[in-house]
Amino acid sequence: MDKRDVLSIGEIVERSGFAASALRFYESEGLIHATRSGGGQRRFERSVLRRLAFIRAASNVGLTLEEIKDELSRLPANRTPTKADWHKISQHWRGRLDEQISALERLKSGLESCIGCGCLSLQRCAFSNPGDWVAGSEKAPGAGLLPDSLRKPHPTRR
Amino acid sequence: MDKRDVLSIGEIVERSGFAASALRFYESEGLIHATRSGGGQRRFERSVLRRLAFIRAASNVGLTLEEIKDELSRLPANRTPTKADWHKISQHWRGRLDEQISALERLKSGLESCIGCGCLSLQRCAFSNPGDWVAGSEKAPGAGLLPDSLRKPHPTRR
DNA sequence: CCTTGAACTCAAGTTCACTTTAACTTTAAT
DNA sequence: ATTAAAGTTAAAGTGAACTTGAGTTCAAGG
Repeated sequence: MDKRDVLSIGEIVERSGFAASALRFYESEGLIHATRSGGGQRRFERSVLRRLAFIRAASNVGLTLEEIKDELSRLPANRTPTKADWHKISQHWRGRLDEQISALERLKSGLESCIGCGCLSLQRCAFSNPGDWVAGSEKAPGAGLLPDSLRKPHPTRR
Repeated sequence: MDKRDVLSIGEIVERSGFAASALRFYESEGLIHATRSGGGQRRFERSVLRRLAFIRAASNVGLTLEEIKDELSRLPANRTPTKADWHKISQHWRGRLDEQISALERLKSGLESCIGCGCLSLQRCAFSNPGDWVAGSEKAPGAGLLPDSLRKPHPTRR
């Protein structure tokens, strides 16, 4: 009944900090949804602000838009998401966060014992040896050190 | 005097895990150096393995190749780098690591208090509000939450 | 000598996450 | 009614970090 429960793109820009172009892009990619005014302009529900907050946070943690889209697709399409809905989703990528933190901590202690000592050996140093590509062995000895999200970060800085 | 102190690109591929194309790219960008055989094939010194280890580690931490190149340019051009040389360099981007870790930890605690509660408010939630773009205020209240390196990660995954 | 596999070059292509541009149209305020 | 600000589209552009492709040459073994 409140007449201000739809927002123009400009208002979303203001409140979310995303550029209008990014919002249009997200809509085209299906990450957010908009209805249209008589003249064809986008009208957003307030709930997209929460989605956008999630998008920002998730992308800060290193998820790709594809992944974020997958996560968001778990939200109910018809009803407004509840706390519980969001909670469930955030649980899902929380592991990622923990992974990243501990990966960085391993990196840090590796830094102390390894770069610190000047060795930085490719064959033996777990720190610079995060993958499964180590010479001569099928399964790398130091494998799994870094989660994929850290093995290769992703796109353009703005 | 050891006759095996130069390595072919294939040997470097094996020992470093980088694709040959990446190695050629890095050479063209000046991140690593190679001499040439009589027939024009690349011959790498063993020390490039260490450089490559550094490149991988640094890029895992989110440095761009440009930045990595800058760091590497601090290494002595003429003599083989010593422990001390590497140590000095690693010090320089260690702060980055600490920054990233604490940013992720702030994110995590934000996650607990904020997504956990279902609010995820764009205006008030420091977690999803890492920037300086908050509506209505010149200087954001929750500014500086994330270092640039986490605000926007960078390029293509492989 | 001949073959095979590894390496070469150079331009063009790819992916991601957007942004920019150009040419209009809609909306809101005066 | 006018007009400036805000919005629209499709398509092209950007930058980082590589990869791919096509066609050629090198190096080592038989």
